[in-house]
Order: sequence, then C-alpha cells, then structure tokens
Amino acid sequence: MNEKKLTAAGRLWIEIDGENFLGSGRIELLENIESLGSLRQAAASMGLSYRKAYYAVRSMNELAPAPLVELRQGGKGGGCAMLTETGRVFVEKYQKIAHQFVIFLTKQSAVF
Amino acid sequence: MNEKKLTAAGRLWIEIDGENFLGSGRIELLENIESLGSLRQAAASMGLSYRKAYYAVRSMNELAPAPLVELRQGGKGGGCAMLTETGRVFVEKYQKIAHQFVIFLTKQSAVF
DNA sequence: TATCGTTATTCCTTTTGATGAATAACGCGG
DNA sequence: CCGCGTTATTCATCAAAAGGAATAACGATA
Repeated sequence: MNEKKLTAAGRLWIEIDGENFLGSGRIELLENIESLGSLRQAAASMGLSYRKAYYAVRSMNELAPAPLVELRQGGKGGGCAMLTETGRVFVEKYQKIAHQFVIFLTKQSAVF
Repeated sequence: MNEKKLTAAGRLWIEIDGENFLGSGRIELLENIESLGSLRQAAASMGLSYRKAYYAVRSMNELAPAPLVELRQGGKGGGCAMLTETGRVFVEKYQKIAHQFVIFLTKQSAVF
C-alpha cells in the first residue's frame, strides 16, 4: 500500500492525581538545572522563557510528594537552583519509561 | 514515597512522512462518519465544529495513500459522507495499536 | 424548476497562549 | 552599605488558535 513512510508516534508523561506532572520538556529542564545550577541559565539553554520555566518548577514542586528543585535567591552568585534527591529519582524513572516507549513505538511502526 | 496516585499517561498517533495523520480525535470522527453517514452530523455528535471536521477530513485524504472518506454534495439527503475501504483499514489498525498502548501504560504505571 | 439538507468556503470576532519588558526581593561579598 | 546576579512577580503586547455566522454550490427528487 506504501510509498510514504508511516510511523507510530506519541508523547509520554507522568500524572499525579490526573494532573500533568512530568513530560519530556520538564525533564529536560530538570537535567539542565542539574548541570547548570541556575534556573535562568537552564531556561535560556533550551530557549525557554524564565517565567515559563519558573512556573513549571513551581507546579512540579507543588504536585510532587516532595520538591524536585530547591531554589535559593540572593547570596553568592545571586542565587542558585538545585535538583533534590527526589528530583534525581524522578528524572531517572522518567528516562527509563521513556526508553521503553521508544521501543514500543518502533515495534508498533513495524505494523505498517 | 506515596500517598498520591502516580500514573504513566500519553498520546498516540500515526504520522505520514513526519506529519500528523491520525490521532484519537480523528479516529473518533471517522467512526462517527461511518455510523452516521454525514460529516455535519458526525461533527455535531462529538461537539466539533463542522469546519474543523471538514479540514481534518481534507488533511487526512491528502496525506493518505488513498482517501479515507468520500464526500458527496447535493443529491438525495443533500449529500453524504462515507468511509472508504482504506478508511476502515486505518481505523482498525489504529485501534489495535491504541489497545497495545493502553496495556503499555498500565504496565509502566506499575513502576510507581 | 423549486425544494431540501448537505458539502464547501469565507469572514469576523473572541479567546487563549506565548513573549518580552520592567521591577522588586534577596543575601553574600567586597 | 553598596553592587551583583539570581530568584520572584506583574503588566502589557502580540500571535495563533478557536468559534460562530453567513453564504454559495451541489444534485437527486418531486
């Protein structure tokens, strides 16, 4: 039936009580926070406005059983952003299921 | 770690040459077209504007290797909309991988 | 030829979302 | 006590999407 390339595609995220909690964008943000130590720089590094990044962190911290990111304002360097242990655990968990998802999609694409 | 309910959630669709082709909304529209025989009624039955439904059908028909929906204007009843054989095949295919996707998500949710 | 209910298309309004600018608050260090 | 760079927050503006209204086109039927 084909000449064109048919593929199964999708998006995956984690919900808490039915509310959006962690998707690929937020995970990328968390990773950048971990490596850069600054929310502003993390946002800039992925072409995200600071405000959007800030609200994302707030939403994550409120939804999670414990905060994923610790934000400090003032002090040395003006402030900092750090991933908590809970944050690191969730990043790792997401990466695992995201990897399984890639496998799933390639498997389903074989149907066509 | 829990009191709150963590679940893996997601969306699944089919792409053709990297472009969005069939998602759950369009599949629902196709099903309603099949059962009602009218694009206008199919759109109304799922709270969709006629225009949006019409453009969705146009997009699908252009992307697909063969049209999924046949539209006729004028004549008995004013016109009609019918699913083609190709359309029925794609609906069935989508439903199968969508079912697999549900299984996948429940499996991944067990991680939490 | 007039009727009818649908398909086909355009236009305008509303609404939602994204974006950037601007500014306050903070606390360590000089 | 002032400067610095960050976090924290509000405001206004612009773009994009959504929605509804209105109307033309169509062809079997009577």
